[in-house]
Amino acid sequence: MTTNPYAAPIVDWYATHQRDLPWRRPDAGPWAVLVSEIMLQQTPVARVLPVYHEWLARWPSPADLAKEPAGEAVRMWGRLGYPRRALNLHRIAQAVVERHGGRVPDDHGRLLELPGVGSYTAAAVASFAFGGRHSVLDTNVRRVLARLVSGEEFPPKATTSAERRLADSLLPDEDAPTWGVAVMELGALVCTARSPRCADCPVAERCAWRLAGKPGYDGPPRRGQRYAGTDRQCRGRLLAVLRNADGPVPKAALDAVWDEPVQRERALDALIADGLVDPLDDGGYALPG
DNA sequence: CACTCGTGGTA
DNA sequence: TTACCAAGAGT
Repeated sequence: MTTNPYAAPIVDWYATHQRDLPWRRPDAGPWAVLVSEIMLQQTPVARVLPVYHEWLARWPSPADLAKEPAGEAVRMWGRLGYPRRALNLHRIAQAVVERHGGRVPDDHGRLLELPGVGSYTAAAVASFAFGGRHSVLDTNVRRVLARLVSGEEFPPKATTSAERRLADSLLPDEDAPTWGVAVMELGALVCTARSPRCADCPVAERCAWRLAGKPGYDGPPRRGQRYAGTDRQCRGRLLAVLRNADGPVPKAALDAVWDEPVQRERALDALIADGLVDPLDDGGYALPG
């Protein structure tokens, strides 16, 4: 028995309103689910879709990717952003081959040991790919629970133990994965950050935030992350040069895309430290081999 | 814990 | 146009 009064209406809503996404289809195995979850970190579905298809067509199993140079993963990643995730997927593939016989582990703790797999992704894979009972606490779920249960427009900046406890308390004994994906989908399609479509919400009558008159967010101002002129933009440009080149490039090709030399060298050193760029003996640079 | 780490779409 | 936002993780 569950004490979650939201489960039935939200799961019913999901049954008729869910998007047809490839990683939710029956033929999507654990590797496909894991690839999708890494790609979806901080990245919209629409931009993930084409890369996801290319990726799995080329590397249908972890072993297929593990055989490749890491640079191939970085190149395939394209402009998805946060390219360390491409490196993480390559390292994950190698770890899965070396430590788990080529199979993505189903255990939450074992998943957490993989690079780039944190609390959310471990729960998502254990739940969606293996049917495990875990709270998937992503930005969508946090926002839905903040409004529906806590009566606040937005959740705290960082996930709190109270949020974790709340999510755990709502986790159904049966079919927890469907509850999790249904709440996520509700947050993605209806209970959105900007202008929630409460008229289409299956639990609007129970929503604490709506019933309270939708009070405005009163927490500390959430800093907007600037991009222009930052090291991140510089890194992005440098790596784009290497992605777009067939092979190694001379240093001059990197110098050409960023004027400020101190920042440029710092960004390049950071890329090398991350393993995203290989400095060559001849002074050139390449994607990692 | 606050900060870093890409990129592009939207209001 | 600026600002916010998008299935987070690592330090």
